[in-house]
Amino acid sequence: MGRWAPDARGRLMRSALELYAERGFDETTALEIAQRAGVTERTFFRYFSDKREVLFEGSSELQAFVVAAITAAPSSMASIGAVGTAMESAAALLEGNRDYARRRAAVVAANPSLQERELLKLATLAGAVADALRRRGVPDLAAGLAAEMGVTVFKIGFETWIGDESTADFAQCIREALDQLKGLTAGA
Amino acid sequence: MGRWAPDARGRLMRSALELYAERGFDETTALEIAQRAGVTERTFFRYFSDKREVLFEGSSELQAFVVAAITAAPSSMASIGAVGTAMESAAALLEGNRDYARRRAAVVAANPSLQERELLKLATLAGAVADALRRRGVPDLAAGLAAEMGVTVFKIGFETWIGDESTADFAQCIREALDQLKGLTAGA
DNA sequence: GTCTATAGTCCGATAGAC
DNA sequence: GTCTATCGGACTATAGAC
Repeated sequence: MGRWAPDARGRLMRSALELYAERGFDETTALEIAQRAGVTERTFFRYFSDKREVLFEGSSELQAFVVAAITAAPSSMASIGAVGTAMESAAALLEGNRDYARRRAAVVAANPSLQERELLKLATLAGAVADALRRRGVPDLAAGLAAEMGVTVFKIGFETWIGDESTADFAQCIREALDQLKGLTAGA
Repeated sequence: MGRWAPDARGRLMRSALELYAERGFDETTALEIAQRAGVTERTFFRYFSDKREVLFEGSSELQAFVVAAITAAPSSMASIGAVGTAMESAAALLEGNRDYARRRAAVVAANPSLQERELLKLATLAGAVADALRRRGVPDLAAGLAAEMGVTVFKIGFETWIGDESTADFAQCIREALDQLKGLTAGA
């Protein structure tokens, strides 16, 4: 064992989520998070660029996974199909963590500045998805729209998945949202 | 004439946009905006809750307008139609201000924290649209999805509208985006 | 690891409008 | 007198600079 306890990053993430849940995001200082994790405030800001970012660990990995799934989809597959299956397969990454997802979602829902950060992450994901579609030859406007639809079914599927009544798995929730969306645009 | 020059709010908004464009959002202090507008820093924060909010004046009026348009739509009209026409009519509010919209969009595009705020405003709009649809009897999930689609065509239509090549008006850009979206979900 | 700028809050004071 | 808009200064925490 080294001079410092291992996994400072993980301890900071857990401490932050606990404190944000216990007393609220605004009422928690970076110093308090650091102390609970057994490091200095300065170390907190070495790992995370700001107080919000500590709740968004792993979002870039999720994005890379989605982009890879789209790139790997058969070129015969339409953009909406490629996006839908990519979102479903990404859902598998979170499947075992519904309780954590719920706790985290409650914290984010309680604070507008955390919602802002979450929305920026989703918008960044949409941008990356649109770029991946363009590399498949999908025209600009269609790529942007298909990407936004994909993120929408991911987001709304997520809300269904963590909803109290829901027993379905995350991928099923996404499929259901996409089917509903197709029905809405097809009708009339 | 009273003790103070009138329209402190308007002067603050104009000063802020100018300074953000000239030297960037992060490099502009609230004190500088206030001084250019001829008031104190304290007065800036009385009008606007933070440095970002000064760029989002009128967003609640836009939202109220969209909600009213949906509520006023004939009850026979499908949700996607009601949302589409509401977004088109809201576009008329901005139609005469394309140059201002471009300048403002350039400032927002240059700073992630301004993008975050813009995304939150759009998400709030989507929430209000979804509620308006539920009041029309649209089921929960469908209301959420239709609202997200409406905001997506508004957002992507806006990008087309302020794009360099574009000569179409805003409402046309929205209609085009919605038609494309319908085509994407219908195919296959 | 220390130092600093600045965002944003709080409290009270002041001056005019009514 | 009340109400409203501005000002002034002290204060904390974030986040970046050194």
